[in-house]
Amino acid sequence: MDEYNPLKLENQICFPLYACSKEIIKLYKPFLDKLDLTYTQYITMMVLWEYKKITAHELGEKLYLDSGTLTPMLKKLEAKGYIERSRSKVDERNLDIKITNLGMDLRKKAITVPQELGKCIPLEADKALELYNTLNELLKLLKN
Amino acid sequence: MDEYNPLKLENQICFPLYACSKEIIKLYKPFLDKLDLTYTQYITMMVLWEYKKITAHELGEKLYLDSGTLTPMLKKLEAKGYIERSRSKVDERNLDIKITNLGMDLRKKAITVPQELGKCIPLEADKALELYNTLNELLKLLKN
DNA sequence: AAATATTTAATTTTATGCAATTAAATTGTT
DNA sequence: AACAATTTAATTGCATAAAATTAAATATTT
Repeated sequence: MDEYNPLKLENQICFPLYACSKEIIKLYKPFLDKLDLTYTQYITMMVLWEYKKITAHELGEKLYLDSGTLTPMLKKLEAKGYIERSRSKVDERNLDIKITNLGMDLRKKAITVPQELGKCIPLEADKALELYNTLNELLKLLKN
Repeated sequence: MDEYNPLKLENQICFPLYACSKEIIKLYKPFLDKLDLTYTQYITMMVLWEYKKITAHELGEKLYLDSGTLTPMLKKLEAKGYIERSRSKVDERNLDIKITNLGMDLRKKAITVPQELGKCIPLEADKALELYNTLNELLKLLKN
């Protein structure tokens, strides 16, 4: 019998995480194309649909992204007219991100995306919930 | 009581998948830096440590990567001396990727990585196994 | 055999994603 | 107040990542 090989791709836990993440983001593409959003722009808009106004710093914490990714992406969202970027009057180091009316309108067009994507994910409801819980637990623990 | 909001970031299943994937890849960094490998290069070497020789096409299928990512990355691994790239004599469309002795030597230095990383992932063994199984199942289903 | 279709790696374009550095603003300390 | 330390967005450099296109090789069809 072969010895256990820790360096086999199929024995890794990170690899299916990495691959599933990429494959599911690909599933979003046809739906997000209709909204002219990338996946990263979509999750950014998701935060803004909820909070309306937030600093770039807080946005980065929620999305696990740093300014190197956020700065150019937020400029693109501003160019599309979905957000406004402005220095905070309280503390000029902070960049306030505010959703526009056009940005809020986009939410109506996006409302069906989660359900449509759900149909593309071939997991039983209980398995999906279990996965959801485990990943959120893991994510919380990784933050510390 | 608030209505269920399908467009809240915290109600998505893809987001924690995406975020966990990135955070865990970051955990690899200090260990992979010692080997002068990126995460993508590491999983590529993992396939080659097992198969020794494989076509670029098969490698792409195993890693869920296409030639736009593979071509430049494989050239970097060749420049480091870990692999050799050559056209297949059977079918010149195919690019054969073969591990070098230096590439095989690297495996010895990498052997401790999975265990060291395992220590950084704060999940109980049974939870980790369950996650591993669910993700692999999902990945298999997404392939179809 | 010639023409067509398919397969595959490479290239191009666009968009992340992160580490490291920079520069400006603010806070803390003397 | 002056100086140092900290915080934050922006920039830079490097490495993916995917979609679309290209070009070469092979397979298929007529």
